[in-house]
Amino acid sequence: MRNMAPRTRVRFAPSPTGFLHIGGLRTALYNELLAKHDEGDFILRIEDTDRSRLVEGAVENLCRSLEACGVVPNEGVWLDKKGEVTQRGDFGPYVQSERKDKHQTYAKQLVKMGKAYHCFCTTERLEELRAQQQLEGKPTMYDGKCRSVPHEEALKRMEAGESWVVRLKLPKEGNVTFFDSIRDDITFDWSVIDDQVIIKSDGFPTYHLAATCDDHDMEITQVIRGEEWLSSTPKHLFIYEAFGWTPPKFAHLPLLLNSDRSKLSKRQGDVAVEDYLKKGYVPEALLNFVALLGWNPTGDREIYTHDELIAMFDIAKINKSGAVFNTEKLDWLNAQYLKSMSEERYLELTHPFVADATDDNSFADRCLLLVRDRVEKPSDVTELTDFFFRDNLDYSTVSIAWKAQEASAAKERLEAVRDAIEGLSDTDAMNMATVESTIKGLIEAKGWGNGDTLWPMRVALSGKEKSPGPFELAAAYGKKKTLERLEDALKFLR
RNA sequence: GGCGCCAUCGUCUAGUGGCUAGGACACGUGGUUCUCAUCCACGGAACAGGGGUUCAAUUCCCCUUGGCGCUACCA
Repeated sequence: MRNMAPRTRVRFAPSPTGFLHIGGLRTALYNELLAKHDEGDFILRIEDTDRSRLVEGAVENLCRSLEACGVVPNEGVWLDKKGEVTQRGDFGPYVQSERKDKHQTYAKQLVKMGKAYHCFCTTERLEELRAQQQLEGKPTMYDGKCRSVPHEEALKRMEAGESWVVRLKLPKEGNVTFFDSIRDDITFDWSVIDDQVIIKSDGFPTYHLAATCDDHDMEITQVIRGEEWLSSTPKHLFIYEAFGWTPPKFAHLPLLLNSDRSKLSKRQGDVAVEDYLKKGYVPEALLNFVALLGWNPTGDREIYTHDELIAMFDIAKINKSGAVFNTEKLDWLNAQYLKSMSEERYLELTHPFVADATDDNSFADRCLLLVRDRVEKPSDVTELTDFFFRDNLDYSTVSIAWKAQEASAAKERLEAVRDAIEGLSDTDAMNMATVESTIKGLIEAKGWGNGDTLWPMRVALSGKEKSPGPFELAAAYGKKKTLERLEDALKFLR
């Protein structure tokens, strides 16, 4: 007999104004982690009440990014098999603009209860007011001019066609304290909180009314959102109290930061989940990395599966301070995932980045496997493998001779290597162990050194001073191509 | 300006009154090696400052400083 507490219900509620931000992914993830940990519900709600900032296709993009990372809501907005935006669940609609009527009804009730009022002040007056207050060094706040407009008069003015909004009628004195799951008790004086607009002149609600009412209607038990909402929480609490609703618990997440510790922004690099996915970052690695930015179950381990994150998640262990989003560690983590995944998956992930001029995919596969140890992210393979697919290598920028070796000596070694390879069958030439034993046998028989033979061989095959080893290169190329490259290098030496 | 939040290595973090302040990334050195990468070993690197409380503070309180957020008919 457990679960006497209400079922955990959380939501991720982005506005469709662009792409899924990396910080948004973390917020969504923490919500999902809590929901799954508690065997509750994870809801995706779209907050599209600002009609002027809507971006075409943003919802689809949001859903796709979330899904690619495996952070999938079990209720609310989602993409069906055809990629169309649909909704599921008993608490819909989950697109906020479709709840406009509900919001307006709630606003009317608030006005009726004396918890809100109609305001007829023009934008011009508000701007002037603010300018004046700034001039005087006073806090910029609405002065409450329409607070005292009698309801009868308000109705008349509305009827007469005057433009209006609805504002919250907040207390002017005293204070409010609330508990934050991450930061404990937080107190604000009512006197510093503005009479927030909750219904705009276009009839749509602002975030404060919409999110609060929707969270209540959808029976959200824990709100997990960014720290930027901390100072407006009293307004939300005021609404809960006015209606006599029990508020959910709140958790305000620390921000993700640029390397200069400013709020993570596009100016200093990619911030869209999509950007990272496009570069070939492994979704699991990105998720793993983002999970540990601001939360850590133990402090002595770096790699966790999604299921492990769910099992260990504890909202109380989330950090209070912002975390710099630094991709160095992400690259390392990504490399770890790339190294430990199956060959099939690795090839699948890296294949799109290879400059494969041939139809011979098995050749591309061999090349990709060969550079696996030095791939941090799939897009790296383009540069790492380009020489494989080039018809002619440029030896003018590298030294085929090893250290102080004479060119003639390098030539002698290459000729011997060429002859040895020539003596191999096509199959043997593609077997790294065979190539290795053949060449090593040659070196021993001639009394040469490893360096003075292997360096010229390797550089001849790769055209690079830094590359995979000579035996694996030869095996990857196969007999014909290996011999071609050796001849090219010899020709260059002449 | 007002209000609020925050403060451990360069970065991500562990730590909840008594530890040589731990791990990871990055960096450096060494080993393996023809090169690079991988891998292994080792190393340097932090409790912002000042007051308290206490036998004892990274840990609790206050102040300062610094960073960030909010201060819209945007979310």
